[in-house]
Amino acid sequence: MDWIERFPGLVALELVIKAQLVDESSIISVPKDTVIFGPGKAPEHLLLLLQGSVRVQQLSEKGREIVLYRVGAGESCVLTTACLLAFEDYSATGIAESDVEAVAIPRQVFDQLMALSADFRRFVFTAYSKRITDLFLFIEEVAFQRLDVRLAQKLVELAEGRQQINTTHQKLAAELGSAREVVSRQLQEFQRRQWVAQSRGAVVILNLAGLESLAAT
Amino acid sequence: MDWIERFPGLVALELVIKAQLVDESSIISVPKDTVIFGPGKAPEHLLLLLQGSVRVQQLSEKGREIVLYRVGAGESCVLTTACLLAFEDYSATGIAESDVEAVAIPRQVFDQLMALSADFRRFVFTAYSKRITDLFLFIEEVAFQRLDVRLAQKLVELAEGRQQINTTHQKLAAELGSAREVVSRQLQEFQRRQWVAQSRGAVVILNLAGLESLAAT
DNA sequence: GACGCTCAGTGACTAAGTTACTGAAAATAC
DNA sequence: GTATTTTCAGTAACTTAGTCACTGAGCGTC
Repeated sequence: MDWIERFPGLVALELVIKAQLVDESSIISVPKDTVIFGPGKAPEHLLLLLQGSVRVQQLSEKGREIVLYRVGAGESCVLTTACLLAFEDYSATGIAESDVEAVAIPRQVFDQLMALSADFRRFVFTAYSKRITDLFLFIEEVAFQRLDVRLAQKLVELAEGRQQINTTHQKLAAELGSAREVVSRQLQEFQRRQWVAQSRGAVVILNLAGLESLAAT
Repeated sequence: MDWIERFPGLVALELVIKAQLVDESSIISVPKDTVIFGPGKAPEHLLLLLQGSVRVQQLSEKGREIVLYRVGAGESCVLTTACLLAFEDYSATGIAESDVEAVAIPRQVFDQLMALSADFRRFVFTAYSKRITDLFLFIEEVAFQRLDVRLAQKLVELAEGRQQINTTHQKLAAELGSAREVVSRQLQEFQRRQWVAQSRGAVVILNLAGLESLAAT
């Protein structure tokens, strides 16, 4: 019941609505690497993440990929549900990056709540709003930002304060929508500057400040 | 009253809802080049376009710009309204590309209709859905598609069957999120292949099939 | 230890973006 | 109607990014 408290946008809901939300939703566990939605797999539930994170990525025909955004604990996957119901020809995929726990709200309940509660509508539109403005900023990044800056940002982001990032050059390239060779070259340059050390399947951060100063450019 | 018929997603609405929609909205005219929304200018209405088109673009700090999408007649500007209410720190701008006629639905009425009508909700979410999946595809284009292909596509799109496109290299570059010099070079190559002819402020299409075959790549 | 697979490094090349100009055409000012 | 300013396009040299084709290292497993 108290999971509602983890979503700031939901605490203001009327008690009746909260009760309905809790009664008619279920808590699900999704193992790591599960495809939550993707081409030919429309989600039947709106997910509110309690634990773990979901990576949403776009695949091109030529096999290249780019990570569009992530949904973390305390966030909702609003658009993936409400959104993908209408268009089956989308090509984005949502993958559980870790074991995920989430509240699953059936589409029917979602629709009822949208009808009944102005606060719930606000919650949903706020989530949409945030996602879309984030996509706008992401497009700006992809179109205009230098790759060294973007890679530095991504490393800082993925490190989350830890010292080591367990990932491959290929995966980093997919994060940025770039090519593996390009990431390798950039990492070599970072290594030359003693900002990182490399080993197979891992990047160790030696000088966070250096990366951060480049990332801030 | 009959403007509703121009929006396929709205014709199925119950008569009461249609009546409310028509009664409580107004038809507005917006002159060309008006900024409809932008940083510090949140829209107070949901717009349904009857005539003309709205260009939505993103400006970077360094003054570069990229056209995100367009809203044409028969389409709704759903997200710009519903979306931007929550986040004031967005940087996208919506500009009337021509004189625009539109139905303006006040936010309050929008919210009421969302509460009252399942069909209206479907209409709104379909519009969101389309926009977001389009943004996904756009990101894929920007990240992975070659510039000559994208330019050819854009020329075909902007021509709309006409022979001449009145635009500058600078504006074409902004469409693609590229640089003016790059567009100039590509247009020279197209000119060399006798696909286009150039004059100041205009591109004339000589061989549409040529452009289309490159665009299809 | 041999085999296969994933991951990373390299060089040569092409494509795209940047910088710093030049000159032509159009708009406006006088 | 000429002069000035502004906008638009062309160019060369250079840097950054993406592509192609290959090499070899690390690691699991048979």
